[in-house]
Amino acid sequence: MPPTFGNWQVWSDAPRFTAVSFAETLDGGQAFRWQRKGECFEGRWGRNVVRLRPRSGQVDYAAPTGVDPVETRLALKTYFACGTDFEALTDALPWRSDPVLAAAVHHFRGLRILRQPFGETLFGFLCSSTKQIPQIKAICETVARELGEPLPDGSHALPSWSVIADAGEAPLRAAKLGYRARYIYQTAQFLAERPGWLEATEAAPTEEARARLLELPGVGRKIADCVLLFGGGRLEAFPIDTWVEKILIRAYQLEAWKLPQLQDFARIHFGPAAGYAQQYLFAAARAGFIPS
DNA sequence: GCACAGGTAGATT
DNA sequence: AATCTACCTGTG
Repeated sequence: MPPTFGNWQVWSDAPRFTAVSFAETLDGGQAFRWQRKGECFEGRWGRNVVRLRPRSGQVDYAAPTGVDPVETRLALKTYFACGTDFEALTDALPWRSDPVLAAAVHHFRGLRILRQPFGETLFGFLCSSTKQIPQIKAICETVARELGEPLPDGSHALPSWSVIADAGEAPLRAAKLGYRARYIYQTAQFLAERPGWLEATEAAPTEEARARLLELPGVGRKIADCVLLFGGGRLEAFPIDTWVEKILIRAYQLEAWKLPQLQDFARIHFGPAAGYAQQYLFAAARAGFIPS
């Protein structure tokens, strides 16, 4: 039995993470296919499999045996949105006048927004409604194992939407998706009837892309914004879930405000990278920094 | 046993 | 146009 992964390589232009921001970026609810293995993380997206190991201000990576590490490094560059200057974006957030955001930014400095495959992001967040992150991850593993193509290390990719459309609702129910199974299957059918629709959605301006995503069964404002933010690189998209709603209401004293008003507040207060601010706040709330 | 969990859609007021 | 409620399943 040969080793599953090749040698560790230095990821020379890796983002500058702290241990905290590294773990929070991969395992903080943006993505659902990363597993912590001692000091390192093992993750999957598209056809890619990689192990990452944070080391004092840099990151090492290992590709599966038989996979060219150069190819893996290119995939990492896209996945971690290395063309985006998150340090500059952080500096431009209103932390100077916002002590709540300042505390979150201080603790999670180096946090990034991932650029995941658009279709997979849609799948992940269709699984997510009133589920906890460990359950969402377990569901993704089951669906990948049952319907997805094998990957170089013997694990499986998430299935394409056309495979889900052909497989029907039953395997989704079997994966414990519950009522979400119908939404996912209906979305798969919707996409199967419209070749190129998802790609056109990803390429559209944010408002139009959001309106298109809202046509999908099971996709409301929150899921649409998660797909735009974590899969479409739209840093202005500001998903409001139960956590973020509580933060905004409690920490910013917006007691009587409803969701559409909170959306307006976020856009105006946090600016063009509001979604990035949202991820700092979400992380801080989950870590117990912000009273909720 | 029961409330609650990264919501959404359809019914009811 | 707000505000309930059903929808599945796992966990504490």
